[in-house]
Amino acid sequence: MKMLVADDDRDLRELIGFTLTQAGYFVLKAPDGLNAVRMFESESPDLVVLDINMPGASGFQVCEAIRKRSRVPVIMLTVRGEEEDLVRALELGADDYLTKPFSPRTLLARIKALLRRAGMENAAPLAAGKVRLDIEEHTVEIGEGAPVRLTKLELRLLQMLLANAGHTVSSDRLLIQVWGHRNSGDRQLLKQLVHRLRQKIETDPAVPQLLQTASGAGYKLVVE
Amino acid sequence: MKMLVADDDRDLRELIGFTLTQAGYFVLKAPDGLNAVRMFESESPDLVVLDINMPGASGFQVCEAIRKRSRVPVIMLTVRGEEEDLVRALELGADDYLTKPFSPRTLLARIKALLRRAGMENAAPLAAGKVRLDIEEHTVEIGEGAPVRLTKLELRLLQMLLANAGHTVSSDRLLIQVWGHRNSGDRQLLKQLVHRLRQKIETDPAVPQLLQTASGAGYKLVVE
DNA sequence: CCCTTTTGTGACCTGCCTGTTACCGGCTCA
DNA sequence: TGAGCCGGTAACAGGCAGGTCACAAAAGGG
Repeated sequence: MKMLVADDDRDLRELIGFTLTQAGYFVLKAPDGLNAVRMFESESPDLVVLDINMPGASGFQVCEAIRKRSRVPVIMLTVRGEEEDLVRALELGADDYLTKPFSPRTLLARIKALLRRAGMENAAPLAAGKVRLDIEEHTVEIGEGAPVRLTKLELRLLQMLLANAGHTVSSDRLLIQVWGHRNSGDRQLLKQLVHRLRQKIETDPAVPQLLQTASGAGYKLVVE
Repeated sequence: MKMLVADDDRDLRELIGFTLTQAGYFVLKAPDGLNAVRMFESESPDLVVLDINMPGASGFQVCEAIRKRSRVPVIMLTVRGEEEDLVRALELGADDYLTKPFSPRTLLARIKALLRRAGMENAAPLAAGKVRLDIEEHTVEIGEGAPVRLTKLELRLLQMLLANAGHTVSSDRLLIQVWGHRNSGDRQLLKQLVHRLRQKIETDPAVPQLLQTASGAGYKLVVE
């Protein structure tokens, strides 16, 4: 799930970015309105968090531009007491708003509510910790590393593990998720796929840090 | 987690199957009541989704048959407006119902709620006193100690003792629970397993504090 | 159509799990 | 006192699960 955060306040942008990343979303950041519009067009995120007071193009203009081509959920950030801003934002098609200051928890709750309304909350999170998955591109980025291309099966395996990041997923479940229904005796496929994925994402594939084996149980993705 | 879906409507069956599979469950499908009962007996699933209108044996009959031997969660599917069907289903021991048509999302939500009620989603670690068992990770933590990895059999033994924490569990019951049905003369296996488990969880395996012997009766887990 | 990439299959190695045998010590009871 | 039972411990062998390699089959792209 890709989200665009547009705010000229660097600290606030990073805070929101951090919060969303931790929650498992892939985050795009824009420092002003123009970049926000540009990024929206090139990346087509699934949700937009938009500050109203921005240089370049105000949140209103950005919202308007977005609404011209998409019904993507938009949350606007306002300062307390600017009632007319609120009204205008909602008129322009924003789905929700938050008055600054707000807690990260509140933001998350609002976002989840919006996604639920839009029927999008079933999509598996695309990121956790230092692992960021781009499903359309079939790539992962680990930390600051360059994107690595994944095959269809590798992508599905990683997606599955990512959706349960930090928890062990049993081999049976993985087999079912990745290959559909399959003779559960066929562990060899999973062994191979894990091996191949490790070659791509581990710094030392012989000593896996990310994709760890839970002997007798399954595999898990370790994120901190 | 195994789930049985019984519905004569092929499309609906596949849709439900797909939804549940995507959600990470193992799905068994039955096209009619008779097969549903047969499959239930041979596979003993953890949850059953049951259409009321089915050839072979109606959902009512299937539900009745299931309830004769199990308290497994059952969700029944009805068509809107058939109030008496609903009443009858709940009387027969169904745990929840859905009126067609319904969204996959709704089905999933209901299923998760049911599993939660039945205490079957083992997300929360099973614990008693200072012993905390993580079933999906195959680990225990004793007090503040580091997690200890357990083998399949050790896990099952400890799970069994933990479920009866503070009470003695007979050797025969342990044998049956851990190994399935087995020649009850085979005490040596249990002796060995207890010994191996003690090596892992006792501070002084020679003087067991946690996993104590009830001579002539069985074993018990001591928690305060 | 050919070449590359991806996916599936068999084989081998390793270490750990598990079942088995053996032996020890304590207790009970004839 | 010695046989019989029970529980604990040690040692070992077979088997299974997981990791790796090599190669074949299938899919995909030009």
